Amino acid sequence: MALVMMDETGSRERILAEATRLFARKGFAATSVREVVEAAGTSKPTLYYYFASKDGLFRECVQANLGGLAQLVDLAVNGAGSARDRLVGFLDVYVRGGLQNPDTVKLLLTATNGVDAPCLPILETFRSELGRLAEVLAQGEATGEIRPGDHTSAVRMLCGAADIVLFSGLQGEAVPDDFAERLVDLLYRGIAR
Amino acid sequence: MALVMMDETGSRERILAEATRLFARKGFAATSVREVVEAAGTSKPTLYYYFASKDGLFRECVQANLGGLAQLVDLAVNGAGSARDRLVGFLDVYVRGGLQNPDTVKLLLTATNGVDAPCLPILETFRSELGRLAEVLAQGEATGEIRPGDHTSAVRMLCGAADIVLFSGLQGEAVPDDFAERLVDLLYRGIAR
Amino acid sequence: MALVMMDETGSRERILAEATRLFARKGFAATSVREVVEAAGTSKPTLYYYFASKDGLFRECVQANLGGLAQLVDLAVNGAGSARDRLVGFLDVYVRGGLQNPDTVKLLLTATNGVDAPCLPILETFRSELGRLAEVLAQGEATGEIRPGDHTSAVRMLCGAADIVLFSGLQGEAVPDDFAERLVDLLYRGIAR
Amino acid sequence: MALVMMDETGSRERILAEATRLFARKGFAATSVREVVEAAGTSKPTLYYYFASKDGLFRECVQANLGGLAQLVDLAVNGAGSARDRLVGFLDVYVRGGLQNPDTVKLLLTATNGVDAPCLPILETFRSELGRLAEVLAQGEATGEIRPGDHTSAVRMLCGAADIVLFSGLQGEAVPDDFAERLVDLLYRGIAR
DNA sequence: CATGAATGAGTCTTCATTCAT
DNA sequence: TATGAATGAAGACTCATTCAT
Repeated sequence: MALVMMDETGSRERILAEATRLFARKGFAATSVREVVEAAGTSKPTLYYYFASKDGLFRECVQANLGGLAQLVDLAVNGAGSARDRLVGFLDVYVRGGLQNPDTVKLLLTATNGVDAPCLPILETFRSELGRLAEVLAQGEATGEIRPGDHTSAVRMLCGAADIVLFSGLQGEAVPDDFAERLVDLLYRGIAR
Repeated sequence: MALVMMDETGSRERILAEATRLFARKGFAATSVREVVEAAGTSKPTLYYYFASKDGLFRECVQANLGGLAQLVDLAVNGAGSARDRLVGFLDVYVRGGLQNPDTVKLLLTATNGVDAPCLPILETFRSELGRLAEVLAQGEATGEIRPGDHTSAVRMLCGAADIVLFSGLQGEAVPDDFAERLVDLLYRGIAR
Repeated sequence: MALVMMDETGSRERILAEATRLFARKGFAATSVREVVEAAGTSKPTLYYYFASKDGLFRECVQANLGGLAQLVDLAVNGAGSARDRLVGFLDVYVRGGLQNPDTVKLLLTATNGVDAPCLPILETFRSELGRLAEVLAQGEATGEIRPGDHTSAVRMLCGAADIVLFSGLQGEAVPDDFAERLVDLLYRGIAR
Repeated sequence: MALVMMDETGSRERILAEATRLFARKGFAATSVREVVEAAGTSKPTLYYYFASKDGLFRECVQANLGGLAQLVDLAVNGAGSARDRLVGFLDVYVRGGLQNPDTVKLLLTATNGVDAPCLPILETFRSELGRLAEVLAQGEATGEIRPGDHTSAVRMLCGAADIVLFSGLQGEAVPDDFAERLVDLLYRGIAR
């Protein structure tokens, strides 16, 4: 009542953290609320005090892990420097951020697929955020750095490749330091002789 | 009567078909064997007569839907024509085949993620099959069609973009007739002015 | 209301009581948890709230019915009076106690056989407890009441006969008031002319 | 049709043998007909061709293992020699025969308890057979070898002790060569100084 | 004699959720 | 806030048994 509660060790926070971890690793349907409360060291009624239902808990987990992408895209769209540099920077942070937060990645992947898990309008959010990268290309076109063309397809190639790099990295494959530069370079120069 | 039974409406086949459909749409954990047998018009003991367990059923579903990719890649690697044409052909069949078999796509996606669903060595198969497309680029390099470079990254850009096109298509977005040509063209020419 | 709950009609107690009764009469494997909870007027989740599994429930039933024997043997070993009187007293209480608690007898018999029912280290406990009766004979030998000899075999004859009397009694056969005296008398005097 | 079938490897015989083994080791309720037919290398319809039901199969198993006791008692009652020698001989064969056929012992024990397993009138048969040993004592009384007395109790002491020796032996405890002589000697002479 | 295929009812166990305290 | 206790429904899986061949 008196102070803002920022207690990271509160029951609610522990539940959210453990739920995120479990939903990410086992999926939504395969994770039971019993597992969650045991991992969080609480009881079921406490969980239901803070969250309306298992579905609601999942939604909040997703929401809490959805913050980073928009900022990342903003940075690329509004940042300084050439389009090329900003694309490289975006890919680099996107992939390395994902590698450092594997649970977030898996959770959002699960939520995006919509095959397991309650249906959320995450995919649209996700797609449209990534789609905004086309603005970077448009800016590059405006400055003469990039020739006119199908920016949407270009963004898809970059992001699709980045996803593959990210998932491979999560599976243990090494991610070269300059992977982002190489991808963007390839996109810029093309492969034709 | 006494001949080989090719009855596609046998219990086993119906179970496999309905299980594939349900696993694809709801995920592994969220699909109950009761749902499967009710959809297949059989009983649980019959399911367990043909399949060792729910896990085993899932595995067989995946196996049965895994056939196409290898052939597709073979066609691209061993086919006639320029590297460019073969890449375009591959992407076209890959995406349009996926659009016509949404359940297969979702099932394999689920199996590949491994977050829901029993852990299968599908991802490696999948990745290595797609990786073989690099051979097409190598052939193009040999014929002078393509300049030397990082073929693996190029393949990832193509396949990553194709996946995005495919999933967007499955979500209802229109897939242009010439999407494959445009993607490959972009990859060949690059976006740099 | 706020005091210590000694409610013998609590769910846990009712489950234990009914489980003991059913396990004793039908055996472990032939008794279903559904039967137990229906007899106890509860639900299956409640049973699993208090007991880890059907096995665990059985174990607790056995444990709860295992109390009496040790005290009985203690009484015989440490009691006052001649060895003969103490043997007679033991046999009498052993058999009549069993006749008044048929479920306990059958449950422990089942647990002891180990053919049905989860394997418990009850048999050893049981055997070694009864074996302690040899001390009574040794005391009798020390006082000159009993001649030196094979006390273990003597105990086995007494207990074996008592078991037969007990099971016959449970089957409906009458148990004479002086059966214990007669058995011990026979053991003391022998049958030889 | 032509010859008497004594084929010990026929399906029926294999089923009986494996069923006896399994019923003896796991109990009636805990043994499934699937286990039986798999152990016997047959199929369920074959089992039901030969036996009316699981109950019937159990009954036949018991019947097939019930042969020896009557003959054993006959031998003791009608045999030559002193009562003492015949009692010793009976106990010896009873226990050693049991030690060599542990499955038979456990099966009959299960059937006798009637707690698991369908209810059979085996116990009465068993008891009355053993009860006939009292005749041996009566003969001994007639020849002056044994003094008049409670022969039934004497028989119970012998058989009860023998059962304990037998079960201890099945549990791994050594059975001395002269256990029978010692038991009978104890019964004859008594333990009193 | 033997079998592949099938089943209704049942097994043990756990689910997400809620109540009184 | 938090909890011990409770529940209806459902989970995966197996039971004894049977039928057409």
